[in-house]
Amino acid sequence: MRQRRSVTIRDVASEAQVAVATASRALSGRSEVSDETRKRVERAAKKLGYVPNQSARSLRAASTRIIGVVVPSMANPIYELYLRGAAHEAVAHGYSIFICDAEYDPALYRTHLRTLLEHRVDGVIIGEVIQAPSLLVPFLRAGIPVDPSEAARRGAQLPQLVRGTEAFKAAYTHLLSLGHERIAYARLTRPGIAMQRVGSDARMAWLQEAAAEAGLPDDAVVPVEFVPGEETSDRLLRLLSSGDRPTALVVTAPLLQPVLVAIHETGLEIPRDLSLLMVGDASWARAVRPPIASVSSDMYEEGMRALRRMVGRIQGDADLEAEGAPQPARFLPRGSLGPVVRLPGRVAPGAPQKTTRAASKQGPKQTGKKQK
Amino acid sequence: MRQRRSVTIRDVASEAQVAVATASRALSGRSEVSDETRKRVERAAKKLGYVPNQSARSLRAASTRIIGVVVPSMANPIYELYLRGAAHEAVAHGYSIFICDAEYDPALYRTHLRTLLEHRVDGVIIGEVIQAPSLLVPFLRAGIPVDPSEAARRGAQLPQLVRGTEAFKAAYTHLLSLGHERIAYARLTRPGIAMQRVGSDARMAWLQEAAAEAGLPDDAVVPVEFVPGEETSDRLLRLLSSGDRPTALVVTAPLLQPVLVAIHETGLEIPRDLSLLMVGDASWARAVRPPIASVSSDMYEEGMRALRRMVGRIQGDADLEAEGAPQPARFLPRGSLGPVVRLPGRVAPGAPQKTTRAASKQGPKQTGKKQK
DNA sequence: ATGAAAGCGCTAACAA
DNA sequence: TTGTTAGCGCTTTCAT
Repeated sequence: MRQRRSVTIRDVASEAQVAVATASRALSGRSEVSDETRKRVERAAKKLGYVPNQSARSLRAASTRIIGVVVPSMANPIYELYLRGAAHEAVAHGYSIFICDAEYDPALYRTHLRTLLEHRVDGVIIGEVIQAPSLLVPFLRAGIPVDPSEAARRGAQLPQLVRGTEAFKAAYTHLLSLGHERIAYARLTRPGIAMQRVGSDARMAWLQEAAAEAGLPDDAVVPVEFVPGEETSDRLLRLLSSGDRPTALVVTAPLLQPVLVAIHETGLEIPRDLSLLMVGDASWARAVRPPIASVSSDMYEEGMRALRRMVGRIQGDADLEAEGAPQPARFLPRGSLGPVVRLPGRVAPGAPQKTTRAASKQGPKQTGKKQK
Repeated sequence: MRQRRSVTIRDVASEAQVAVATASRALSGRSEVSDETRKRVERAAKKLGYVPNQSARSLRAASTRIIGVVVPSMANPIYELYLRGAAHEAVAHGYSIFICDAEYDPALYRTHLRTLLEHRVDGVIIGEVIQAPSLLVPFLRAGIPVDPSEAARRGAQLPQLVRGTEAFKAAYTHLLSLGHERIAYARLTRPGIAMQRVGSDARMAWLQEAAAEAGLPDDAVVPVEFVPGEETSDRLLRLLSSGDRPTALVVTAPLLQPVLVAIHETGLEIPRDLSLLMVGDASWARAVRPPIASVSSDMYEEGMRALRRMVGRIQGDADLEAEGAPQPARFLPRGSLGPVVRLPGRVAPGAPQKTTRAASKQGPKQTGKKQK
């Protein structure tokens, strides 16, 4: 049953009574071989159950048809979608992808990049600019393309997964127009090697700017930072149950789940007691009630695009590369955003004034059309 | 900047003024080399930026230290967790994993298995028994272990990801004890090649048995089947809004999201109008309100275990293989299960009798302790 | 159209 | 301890 030595092209050749070179040509179809011979070789290959050895092929061809995709964390719903998109698109182009989960761990990041280098992948997708560009030098030296490219790093538009100033400004303006004057901005702060904070900082800065423009004091925006693994912290619970708790919360996608749990535990109701805006995408964002408003592009789509432009770069196909251009984020207002309910004053239509958990459910039925 | 030809061990050897074999020995550390030489070689390697070529190594060693993991769908929350667990554990053992998403597509399944075969992976994890075992024959012939093994297929315990009769019986008994007399069982029916239906069928059969034992009629359990991609079907909506709609719904994990959306659209409230039980695990199952009861083992953990026992098999380490034994599912009762509210009769404490969506929120505050 | 042979980068056997 | 050499399986000259 088990045969240690596997069937090689040599075996096929001798079975078909031809030279190995002929067998190779017949099977790869890249060269002229007589129909007669081709059939004989194919029959022999099938009979013996021949399966070409990729290691040998790669060694010879100096190309693996593998694209490495390193994500900061597969647990981050953004990257979960991103990976699926990339995986799907890869097959369409005849590539395999090598998925690496860095688990927000700099050491693991290094390990994975090294592995990809040893495997001589044809390209590497890292999604966003990382803080330690020196890790990418070996790839550049070996002529292995990296996405986003080093060139992009110096461009005007910072290569981030969730990008696009307009959408953020629209979302924040909307939030402020609902009367929120105390807004928490919760995000993961990843250690050393990982993503550039500059992107995340910019997204938060825009909120601060918008708040300032609206005449709110400096402390209107409250940054709350979590270290990966610490997401289930009591800090969030304390923030949400404190006297001067925020009336709106902006969370990055990986924090959505722990934040929702914390909100449930404090008994707050969305959006009556707290408005929620997510930065980024999650496959299940529409499965919770009310559906969560977000600023994001479609991350599955972005994964596909990243792969497409990588294939374009590898194959020197500028059109394909252009087809893979990333899309800007959009603001998707949904039921999780609502007006501030002030203690004595006017309240949202239909919402009661009781402070603890209470009866009414404010409008989660109309599924999120822009309600500005 | 870009150098086409990458640095080989030959270059290192000549830089260090030794033979290639010596350089190899010095770098791999598997053989005796003088300290002096080792240092020289290491220095040379670092100076030149040498990175060993895995293709060459694999070709030589007839081992890739890669384990292939093929999942029916990465969109299925069970496998999302499973993959993350496997990916995490792989690193600990010095293996890489090759993740393949079959997207419930038989053709893609074939393609991926073929690719793994060509790459001569050291082992393949497919999670559950597949319907087309003939696809695995090439692996067996090549001596590449597959998990679950062919042997397991013939064993008493069917190798399924969610396994364990007791947990299911406990869950179903609980459900029936809450007074449910019409229970829908919603699941995906995958095309040809994919998972054995036998497991899914058994799990449903247990529900039917339990119903029969409880004296309910044959049609107490309503099977509802979905084809992947059709999840958001109107069928579910019709079922949920019909006059004799079920009072309880059992769903497999990949259907949880579309089912929740459908439930929201019909305005039904969980668990007052409908009890919900999930078969399988999802990372976000606790993020929705009320939290979803489930029958499952920890799928992240199961992914780790699968990888562990595969490494055990590859390395002939029976202890490690035993450590990776799968765990049976457990019943996790949570807030999504509640008693049937009969129209005129007695109702759950605190719940009103209004039929459409209404005010009260029934007990989602105490986060799902066993309420039997 | 086919065959012979070189060589991709590495490791292991054998020699020295 | 170190060097020489063969060969893993494949593709691709170059020759016929």
